[in-house]
Amino acid sequence: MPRLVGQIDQVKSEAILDAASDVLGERGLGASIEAIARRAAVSKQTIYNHFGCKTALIEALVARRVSHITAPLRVSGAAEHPIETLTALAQTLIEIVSNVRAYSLIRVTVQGAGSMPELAKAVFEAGPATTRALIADYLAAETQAGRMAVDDPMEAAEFFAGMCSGHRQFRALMGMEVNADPDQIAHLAQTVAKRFFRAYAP
Amino acid sequence: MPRLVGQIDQVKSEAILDAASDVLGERGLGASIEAIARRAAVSKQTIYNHFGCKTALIEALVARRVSHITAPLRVSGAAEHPIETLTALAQTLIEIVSNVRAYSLIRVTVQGAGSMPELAKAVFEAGPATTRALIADYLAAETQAGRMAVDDPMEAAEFFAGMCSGHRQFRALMGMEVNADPDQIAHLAQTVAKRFFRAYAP
DNA sequence: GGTCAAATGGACTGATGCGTCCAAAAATCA
DNA sequence: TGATTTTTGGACGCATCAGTCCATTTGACC
Repeated sequence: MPRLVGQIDQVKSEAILDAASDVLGERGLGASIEAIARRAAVSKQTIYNHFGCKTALIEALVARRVSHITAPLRVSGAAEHPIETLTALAQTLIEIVSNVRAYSLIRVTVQGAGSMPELAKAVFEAGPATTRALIADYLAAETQAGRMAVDDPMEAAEFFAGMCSGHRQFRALMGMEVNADPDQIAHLAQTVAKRFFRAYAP
Repeated sequence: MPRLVGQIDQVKSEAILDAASDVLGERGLGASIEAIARRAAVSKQTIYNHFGCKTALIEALVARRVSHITAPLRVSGAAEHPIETLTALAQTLIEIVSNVRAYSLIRVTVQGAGSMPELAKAVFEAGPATTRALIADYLAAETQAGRMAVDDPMEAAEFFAGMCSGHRQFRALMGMEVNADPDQIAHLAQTVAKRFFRAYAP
């Protein structure tokens, strides 16, 4: 383990955040700092040395993960037929919503919405809001190019995202099992793309 | 206040549940029994006399509210054009998702998903699952009648519900403001119905 | 007016958990 | 090796809260 003079070990910080992610995911916001410390094989005091308080720890955790949420969501080839691009988009969105790991963190945010509302807003901005804007841009461009006919891109993007998440979001939040079979996700993504395109075809 | 011999006052039970709904909605699952007792203008002991323990209180609360969630959702005239029926359905669904009061309870369920998973499942069954089945039945009937072309009614129903909830569900869960302007809801419901019908027209 | 179930409220237990303190140990650097 | 910083682990204070206990009061019913 390398060490930087006068600085607190970065590697240990990461280990603590990993452990916090796991334990909070399992036990929810009620998980104790001690449990996180045990999981990280670190003393409780060390966590306080690194993060100051529980709220700061959770903020750091969310900030770190939040950038990963929409990272895989990129609009690839604009030259393809819209259905192909939409299928790829839907596939990524459904995978995100089916990712129990990502959602365990969102569940923590929901639990803490009362005590840390700014965190909830940050997650919303980084997640759904960014996603919607990205999809809306794509839809607007396709409409411009005459390949689709979307009058209200933001609204349509929200419909698209809603079709992708369906009940999966609800189930994930409730801690229920979510079907993450790759074949079924792929098939579902195709259907979403097909139906959505039909709803907004020129 | 009427009183029945040998029975615990029903009116007081209702008052307790109302107070619990309010306080839990504001403070989340962490709200204390004492706070609920204060709000209900009742002693803590009375709550225990009525419900036994906190978990039972929350179960009673959810059970009472859950029946209200899908109560307004009825498929009315099958003689109308599908778009009209779909608009009415969408309107009701959007109103439910925009109802902060109803969602404060769902937030409590999310918070308690770890400690009372069967409750989460019950809410899912009573809410989204029932809704989906109801919509799916309608879509199947319309397809049978040749007015729509829905190959997979359950899947389509989930798309429909997803379009209605959009980001509202997420925002409500996060404790963020949700636009509940009746005019905008009505307009949104029409758009959902129009686009959905286009996606599944014969 | 007397009876009895229910309500009250206040004290109490036990558990949990955040955050602090501190002296000893370990790791790092010079 | 010696100086410095971090880590450790355990004890501790403080607060909150679920749930219990109980003596007293209230109020509906006869």
